[in-house]
Amino acid sequence: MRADALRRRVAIVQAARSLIAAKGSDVALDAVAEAAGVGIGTLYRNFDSRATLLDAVALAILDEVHAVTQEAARALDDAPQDAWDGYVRRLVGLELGALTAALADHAGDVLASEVREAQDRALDGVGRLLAAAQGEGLVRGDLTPLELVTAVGMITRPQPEPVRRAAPDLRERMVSILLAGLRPPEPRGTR
Amino acid sequence: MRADALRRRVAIVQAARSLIAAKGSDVALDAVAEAAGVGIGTLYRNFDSRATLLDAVALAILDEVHAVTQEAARALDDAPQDAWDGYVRRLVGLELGALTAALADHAGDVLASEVREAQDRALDGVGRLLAAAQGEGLVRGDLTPLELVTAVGMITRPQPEPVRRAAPDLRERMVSILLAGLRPPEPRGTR
Amino acid sequence: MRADALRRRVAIVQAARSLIAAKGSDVALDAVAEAAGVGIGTLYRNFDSRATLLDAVALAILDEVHAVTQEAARALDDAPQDAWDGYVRRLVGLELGALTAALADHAGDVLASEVREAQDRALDGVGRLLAAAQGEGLVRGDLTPLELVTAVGMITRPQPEPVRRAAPDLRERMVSILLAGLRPPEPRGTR
Amino acid sequence: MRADALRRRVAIVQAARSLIAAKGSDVALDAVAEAAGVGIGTLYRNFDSRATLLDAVALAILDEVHAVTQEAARALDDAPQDAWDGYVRRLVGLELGALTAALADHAGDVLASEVREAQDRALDGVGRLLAAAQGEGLVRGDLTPLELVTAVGMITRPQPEPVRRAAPDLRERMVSILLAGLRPPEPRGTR
DNA sequence: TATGAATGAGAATTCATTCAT
DNA sequence: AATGAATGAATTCTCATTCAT
Repeated sequence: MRADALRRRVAIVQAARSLIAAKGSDVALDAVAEAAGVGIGTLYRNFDSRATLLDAVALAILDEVHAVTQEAARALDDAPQDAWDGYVRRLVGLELGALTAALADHAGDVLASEVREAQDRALDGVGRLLAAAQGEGLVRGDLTPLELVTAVGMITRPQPEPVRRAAPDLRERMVSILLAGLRPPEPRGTR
Repeated sequence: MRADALRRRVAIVQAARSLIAAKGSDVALDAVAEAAGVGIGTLYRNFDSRATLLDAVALAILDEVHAVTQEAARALDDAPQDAWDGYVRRLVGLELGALTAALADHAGDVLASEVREAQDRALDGVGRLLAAAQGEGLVRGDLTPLELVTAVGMITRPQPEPVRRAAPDLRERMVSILLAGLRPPEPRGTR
Repeated sequence: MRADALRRRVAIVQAARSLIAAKGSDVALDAVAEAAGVGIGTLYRNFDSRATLLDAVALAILDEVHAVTQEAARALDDAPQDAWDGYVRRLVGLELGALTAALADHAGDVLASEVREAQDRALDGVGRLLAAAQGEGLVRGDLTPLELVTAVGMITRPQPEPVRRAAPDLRERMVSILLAGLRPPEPRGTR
Repeated sequence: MRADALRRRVAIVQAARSLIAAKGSDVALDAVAEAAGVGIGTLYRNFDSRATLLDAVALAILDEVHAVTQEAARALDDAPQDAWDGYVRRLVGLELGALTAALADHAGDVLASEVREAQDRALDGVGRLLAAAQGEGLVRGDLTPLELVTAVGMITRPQPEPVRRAAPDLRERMVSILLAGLRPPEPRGTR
């Protein structure tokens, strides 16, 4: 039953995460429970409040950010430019917008220490990767880890239906603009 | 008395707009009414539903986008680069994130025709400006008006408290990244 | 409309008070609203939480305790024994058990200052009356105001159905025992 | 293994009883199970519903009332006044308030016959003791067994925190008032 | 048989919307 | 026409009870 319960717990976090990614953080917990295929009571047994669930979502995303970052660090030596671009695209795939939304919904509350730690860990990792990338001249030197993560978060916030319809490739376009924006500025004089 | 009523109406839209810009689109209408200094009844006399109010917010922003764009079009000849940068910054100042949020909250409903018209008008104007700027080599050639407006909207969505605290200059940094990202790509061969 | 709203507010407190007196403090607020003839929303507009309503109930009872006590103080000179007995009976009629229940449901929370003040005021009044009654030899000298109020509260806590059925005159009997218990002890030697 | 199961069953009833005595009858069964050191499932294996558990609590208390009463009956001859006072104090020690609360929570349901029988048995015993005590002139002649038990129950209902803080010796004071109130009235003429 | 996870009905609370003044 | 009180549906959260292990 332990395995069972864990599976359910994970399902709840996943469901919350995708609903938040799709519609923002004001999802009804009923909807999350249904999407996870569990009763609302089960959701509450695992997370004693909406805030706790949002924390868990944030935590899950931050951990994946950490993992993706570690992996990218290893790949950076071989094909720097590709590794960097791929890294940013992979971050985009993590739906960091859901992270932003989850954190935002806490408002005045203090961040759970577990989340803060995961955040520090993730940002530290990103910082190291960033330093390496900056060393290679792949990324503008003034970019901070928080800025990178936030920027990716911004371009993965959910968009209104009409916008999605009018520009189905919006996300890809934004990634392209972001990647361009992150590149080190051309030395003015060389042209 | 007509002026009075109009003033109130405008106050309501403004209040809604800044609350949405600050906290996202899930503001309570009570709070909007209070911020506007009117009763909730007055709000409802002016806007028969939350959707109508959100439309009005969208409309107001779109009209300002149009105005700012017209103005920028006139300035483009004198000092192209400065005019373009200033234009983007002015768009940022319009809190386009509130527009995104206002539109997003409709979810599924058809856009009011008035809003759609304003949107078309605004995007047309932006398109003309963009064409000119692209002609001058100020902006990457593949950028569409919708993409520009959406990109500005993205970087003006409200950020979680912890992020705001950790990076108070975040918006300015994102503007800088955006401006860099919008520039035409360096011709590969010249290096 | 002010009068209307006040009437409703009072009705809510009264309804809460009698339901609590009859069934204990764990009444559903729905039931209170229905008993008061208002919607649940109206109840919440007047009292922003269950705790606030319970405070209002406590306040109302404490104020009546104060009033009844003042009145009794005036009557004490004429027919001391009757005045005292009548006073205790009138306290019993105030359903002080509802006061106990309302206060108990707050658990760890701090008492609202308004309630504390009303309590102090009431207990001060009771203290003065008590001192006078003790001076007249009507009441045992060691009785404190809080003890009197609590004792009356105890005998007006709701009783289980089977008990009420088996002893319909229970309250009257308890009043009689209480009155006897409050009398000054017989001087041992006189017998 | 039978002993094991019995021990558990008793632990559950005891846990329920002290929680009810301390906080009133609206304890969550989860909390009872935890306090008893068993799982909620075990609680339900032993008692098929909340009502059944409350009945068992009532039963346990009633049996102890019976036992205490039998014992007191034996002691009455030697030192009548002390025996009576001690008896009442021992009843107080049984937390009869928990009995009242347990019975009250049934609201409307028929009393389980086992409980009714225990009640009859207990009240019969109390009645015999009472008759003896009344014969000795220790207790007012009109007191009924149910009244005695209920009166003790009243003074052992849980009190709100603020009251407990303000008067830590409240229970002892109430016992003293009760004992005084139960004494036979002074013959009016002898004074 | 003991355990504790899952369930869902019900209670507390919020908020869009209506309506009396 | 403006106000703000009233309404009740929707949401969050709790807990008695069932069920899989």
